[in-house]
Amino acid sequence: MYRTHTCGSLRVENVNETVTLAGWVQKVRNLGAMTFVDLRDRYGITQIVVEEHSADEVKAVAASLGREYVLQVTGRVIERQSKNPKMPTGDIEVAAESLTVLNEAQTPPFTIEEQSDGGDDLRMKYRYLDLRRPPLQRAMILRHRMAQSIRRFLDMEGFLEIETPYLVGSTPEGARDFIVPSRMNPNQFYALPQSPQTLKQLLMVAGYDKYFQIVRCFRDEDLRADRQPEFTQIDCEMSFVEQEDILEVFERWAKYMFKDVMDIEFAEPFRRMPWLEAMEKYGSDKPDLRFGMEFADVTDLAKGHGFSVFDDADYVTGFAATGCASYTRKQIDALTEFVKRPQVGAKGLIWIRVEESGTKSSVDKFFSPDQVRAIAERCGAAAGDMVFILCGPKFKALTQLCALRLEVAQQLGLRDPKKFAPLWVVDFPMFEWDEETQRFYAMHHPFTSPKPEDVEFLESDPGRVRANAYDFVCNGTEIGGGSIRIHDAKLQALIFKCLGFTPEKAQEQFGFLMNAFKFGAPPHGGLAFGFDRLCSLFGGTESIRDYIAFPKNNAGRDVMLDAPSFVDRAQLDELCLDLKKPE
RNA sequence: GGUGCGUUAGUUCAGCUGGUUAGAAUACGUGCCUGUCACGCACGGGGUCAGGGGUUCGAGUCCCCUACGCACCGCCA
Repeated sequence: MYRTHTCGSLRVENVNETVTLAGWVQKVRNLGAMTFVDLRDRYGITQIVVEEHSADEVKAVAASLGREYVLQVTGRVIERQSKNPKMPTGDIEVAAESLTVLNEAQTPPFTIEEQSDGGDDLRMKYRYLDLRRPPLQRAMILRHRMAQSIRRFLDMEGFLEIETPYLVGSTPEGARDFIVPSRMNPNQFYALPQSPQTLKQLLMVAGYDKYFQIVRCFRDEDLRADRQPEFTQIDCEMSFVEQEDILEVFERWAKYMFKDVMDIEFAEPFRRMPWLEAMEKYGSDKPDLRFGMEFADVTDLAKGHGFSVFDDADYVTGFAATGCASYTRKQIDALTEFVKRPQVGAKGLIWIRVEESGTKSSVDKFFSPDQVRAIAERCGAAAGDMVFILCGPKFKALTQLCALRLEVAQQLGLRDPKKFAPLWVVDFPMFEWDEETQRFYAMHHPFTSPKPEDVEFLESDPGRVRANAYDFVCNGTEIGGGSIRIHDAKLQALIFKCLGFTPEKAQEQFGFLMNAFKFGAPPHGGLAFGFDRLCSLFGGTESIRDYIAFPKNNAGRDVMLDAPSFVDRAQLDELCLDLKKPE
């Protein structure tokens, strides 16, 4: 038997027991006649002590130890003379009676402690060493507990976990696919699923009316801190439901998760916010509601006073930055630079300082004090606040102001990772106009149903059609989203037409789904949550990489495995690829 | 496809206005040390300054290119 206890389990109650522990040597402190060894496993750290009167063999092994040696210790648990209140095992230590080196270790390239000295890149290359560190272990444990919590809840609700294939057909709509050549079908390719969307809809046709899956999805797009080419979705679908049924189940689910994993209770229902309201009040379809600073439309108050920047703009909007009246010229200039960065793209920033004594603004030349005060009041400003205003094409000005609102909140420390502000964003537009290709795209996906009352505008005015689509948003992050699907083949055909598909093209790409719908498709809908993002939300860090055991770097590489890589000619030859003949 | 920042000891970084032998901390090695837990003290080894080109009497430092890393924009139905 390698061990009787773990390195986190011994307490004062175990004093005088003879125990055997196994773990990694985190640190050796040799004081001359006595040596302390910190022995670590994923449960904790236990101090081993080797004293002057210990056997010579034990002292010899202790003297030979290096960091990360794998060590087995047998000894008696004793109460420490000088306790360490910082450690759960700090009241005891194990007096070594025998020490066995189970394996030696090279000196690791970075310290394997709570706080490592290694950079991101190096730690990624030796991910298996980084994963030994407590912060990473806590992240993996959190992810595990969340996965168990999800399964427990959905099982109680009667959902079935059903696996769908990873080798599926490619669909050019949406994100770029990862493609996989088929050896047995020369010049043909599988694609890895971007999501099991169509498959879960087929499961609804098949009668499995409550489905879920914690499933890997693949998208060949550029990476970000919160985007990996392979990521995990909590994918769910239900039959015989309306939007309200789905929001009800998954609001209970979210509350269950918050309670079960974080011990946080939400007594009130989650806020529901129509998409247009989210855009107009926060400039985003994923508003951060941990703090206020809502936007106000001041177009009518701003135009017609001879200030050409406002007069030439379609839309003028602003918000009151709480308590920022004391901002110096330098701070305002820095924020002006912030909104002028190419990533934000505003031309300039208008400000109104609101104080007890009155207002001062960057547009005092054009507006009377009363007019300035009216704008500030519309933005909800009180004495001590600073109003920031941007203008331009409506949604452009709104999204730029959103970047500023988040930046100001960041500076004010309002984006507290321990605080959670969940909400549902509802009533998304059905379509999104793309300037580049001059056509409408499905904002969600082409299987999303339109609001019944908007169906009449599908052909005449697609831009005003709203969808039965909804997102679950928390702290400015889109955590999940879904929709009520189309289950009627005729309506589906009409939507494809609106999206510019010819009937032939639609049949070619999605014929399997449309055909299935002819055999008795129930009304259905569902949603999917980004599991990695949910983990990072609960864990309180920005990057989802912290919650993935073996993530990819910015360039989509696994620097530990050194993948992707070139393959042998022989391996390629077996695929019988003829790249000159793609059709 | 684009923007910004970065690349110096095993590691994390400093290195100013171009100027003698490139430093610190930590890690590592050796020795001393009986209550450490960021142990302490002493000594020691350790550098293709990412790679290439250019400017210059002289480049870690200035310029250009390339590679790599991170963040972001585009993209992600």
